[in-house]
Amino acid sequence: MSLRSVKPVHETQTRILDAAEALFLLHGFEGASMRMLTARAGVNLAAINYHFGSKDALIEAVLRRRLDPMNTSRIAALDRLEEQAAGRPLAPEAIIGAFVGTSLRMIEDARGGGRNFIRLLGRTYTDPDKRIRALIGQLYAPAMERYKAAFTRALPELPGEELVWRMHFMFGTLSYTLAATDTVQLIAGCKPEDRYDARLLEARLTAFLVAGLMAPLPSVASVRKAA
Amino acid sequence: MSLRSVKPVHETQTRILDAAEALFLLHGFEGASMRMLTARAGVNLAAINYHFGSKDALIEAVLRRRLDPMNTSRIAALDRLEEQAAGRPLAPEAIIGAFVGTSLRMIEDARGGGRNFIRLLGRTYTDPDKRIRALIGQLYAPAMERYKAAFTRALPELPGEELVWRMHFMFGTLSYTLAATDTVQLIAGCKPEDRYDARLLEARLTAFLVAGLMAPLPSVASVRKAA
DNA sequence: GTCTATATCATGATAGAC
DNA sequence: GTCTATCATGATATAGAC
Repeated sequence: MSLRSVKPVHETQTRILDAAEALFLLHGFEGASMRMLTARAGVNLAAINYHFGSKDALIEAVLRRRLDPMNTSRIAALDRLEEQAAGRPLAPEAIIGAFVGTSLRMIEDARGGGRNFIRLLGRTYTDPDKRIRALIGQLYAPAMERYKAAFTRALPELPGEELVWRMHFMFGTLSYTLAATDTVQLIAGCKPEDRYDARLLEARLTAFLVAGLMAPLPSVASVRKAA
Repeated sequence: MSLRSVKPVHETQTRILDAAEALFLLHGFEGASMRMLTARAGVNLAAINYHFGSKDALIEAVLRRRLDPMNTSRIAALDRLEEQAAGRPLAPEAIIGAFVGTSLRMIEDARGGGRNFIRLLGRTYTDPDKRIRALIGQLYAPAMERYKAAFTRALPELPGEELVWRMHFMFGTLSYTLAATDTVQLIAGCKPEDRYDARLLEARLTAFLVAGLMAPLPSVASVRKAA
């Protein structure tokens, strides 16, 4: 029995997924080559095609590995809140907290690669490739519907169209923040030890998002007349 | 005299820049090859190296062509506001409007390629490549300093650290919104003719951002104690 | 399941004719 | 300023030994 056989059955897949997560972020899906990925994973060049079938299938596997559990956990967080509320509508900040908290708990996990994935995800949301967009839309649809319904119950006076836009803005703020938080010079002034303190970031982000969600309605009517 | 000589002197450069703007968005800086770019521009493969020196230099030229005038115009908008105010601090919504308006005027310009560029820019902000980050930071620094100073005067009671984070959030909301607005399924429900109505989007976005900027302070102290 | 070797084609860059 | 031809390298994918 060789030493090799002691490894977990799917260690090669895991090593490839971890390497892909890091390198897709650094170079993009097209820019990261299979040679880069397999070299970083310490596996043979042929291993990607053997285990995943193609580079495209690997991209999908990278996204699904963490997105499926993340969205499941986001929905579960909402389920728990609604159970506690026993029929009453939830507070908007509680809904936002359930969504944001799931993401922020991942970005603290640098060793497990969670931070890499969250940053990769922030870039993937704005990827113009049709296949990527279709996949992301499909993976997010159930969670988005659940959150939209919760917001609608929490803020019945907010017009549906406006809610959809504000969810879009909130989603954007979150994903940009997570994708850019250590790449942008703007926040270079903040204390380095605070930069990955998810608790602190969560408090700041939630305050910002709650205020944006509950902002006074823009005077759309006057804008329409002027146009 | 050939028909060719009637063309503007630098039409080849312009054709390459336009093609690059579109294809860098679709495939990323690494994913778009020089063969793709020159084929789309209808010029020879060697033209990129002749006119720009290298692919990297082309990337920089694509970003500078529109970013330099955009930031100049953002600073000019702030100058005009401060001149009108004659020494009094500006209203936060006026400052936000000056910044956001410049971007939104570009996204209506589909024919001139402005929309492509704005979407490319949204993706570039989160690019992890060090050279790209350094370039973006350098191109934005003057405008950012001016806007930070204006916000500081408008909101003297907001702690500086909090302001920096909120500027980061606002910048993220704007760039994600502009990058993703026609790629994301979330807003598929809105009226198609409204989707690129910059006036309507500006009203919605400004309402969201102003509320976020002026949100009540998060209770950072209690968070710190708990951590 | 992992490896080497290879097939086929694309990549960025350049030299030199026109 | 534009072209063709070419270089060395790297790309995805696969066939077949172990």
